[in-house]
Amino acid sequence: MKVVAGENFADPSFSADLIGWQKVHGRHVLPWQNTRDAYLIWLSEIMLQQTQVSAVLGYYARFLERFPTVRDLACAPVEDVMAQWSGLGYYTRARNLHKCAQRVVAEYDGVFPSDPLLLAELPGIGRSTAAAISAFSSGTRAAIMDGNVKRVFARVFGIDTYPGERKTEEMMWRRAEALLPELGIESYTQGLMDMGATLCTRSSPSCERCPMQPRCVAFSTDRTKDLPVRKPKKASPEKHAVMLAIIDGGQVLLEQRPPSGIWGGLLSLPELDGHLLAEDDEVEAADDDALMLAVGKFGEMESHERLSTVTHVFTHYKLHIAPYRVTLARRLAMAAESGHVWYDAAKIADAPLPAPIKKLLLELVGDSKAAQQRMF
DNA sequence: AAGACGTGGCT
DNA sequence: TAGCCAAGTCT
Repeated sequence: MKVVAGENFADPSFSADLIGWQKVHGRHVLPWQNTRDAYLIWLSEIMLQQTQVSAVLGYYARFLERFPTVRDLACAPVEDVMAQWSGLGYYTRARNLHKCAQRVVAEYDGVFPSDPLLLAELPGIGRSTAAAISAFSSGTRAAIMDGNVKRVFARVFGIDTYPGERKTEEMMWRRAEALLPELGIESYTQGLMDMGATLCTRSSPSCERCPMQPRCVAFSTDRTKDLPVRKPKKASPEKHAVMLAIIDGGQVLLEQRPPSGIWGGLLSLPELDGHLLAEDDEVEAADDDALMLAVGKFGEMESHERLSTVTHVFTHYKLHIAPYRVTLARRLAMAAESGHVWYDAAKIADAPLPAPIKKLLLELVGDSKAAQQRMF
């Protein structure tokens, strides 16, 4: 660890106050707590990366029902893993989760290592996640550094440089290491997260209930609203795509996306190339020739209908989707390795699709089971 | 070493 | 409402 001259971040009372607060006011009944099973803890930590607890709860329960042990996960087809992850976002996490399970089985006989340095060599596990898994599953003294810690530190210590900056983040890591308690790493680590999630929130923090209030620089200088310093914002581009919803015989044609990039490894709708540019929100209508050409790979077009544009907002850009509903007079055979698959419309709800595409398709084909039930 | 990578909730 | 934000990792 880098040592900086004249720097002394140690303060035993910090962890003592935090641990005392956590035991009384922290969270103790989350589904991944009260266990030392590294599989259960690892799964939660991966799902919780950049994702709030409320969004994870349902996925976590369903995932464990389908994959009760790391061996179940390791030997499952990756498509099943993607399907369970569908809607949670950051899909690289799901692919790495699967790879990681296979490595734990192959290299560690199905038992996660307790050393954070070994954990951090596994796919999808970085320095912070390794520390959290290690602390919760084996009581190892290791520091986490997530959004909660950065927010709490920025306020308590009055750090007014952007935490995304390398120097600032390195300094925060040194603080985190220096503040680690000798005993009670589990309560301390959980307390950091609980404080950040329930008290020291981004907007309107509950300073009146905060155990750190007496030492909090942001509170005493009335800067809780300004800390941590916001990321400098830059204009986000807008992109456009024409997508084909080709429907035939109760099935929809889906396309496998490349493993990396947006929606990596998921199924999606085939896209029309060369029609991705437009000045405003509206995508240029694809001309009939281009449509015919694109559909021609899959069959003989019978009819097509332009559906209303769907706009999906990502963190870093905005995507305008112009969907076309297409029906076929005749279906062409496709090679299995073409990356295309005819998917039963009734199974769309369970398919490994991006959230906006799943929504679009469900509205288009309807939830056929529910539709059938309504008939009777 | 900045940028890519999802989605749902909150203000 | 449009923008911001959340238990980060990878390249």
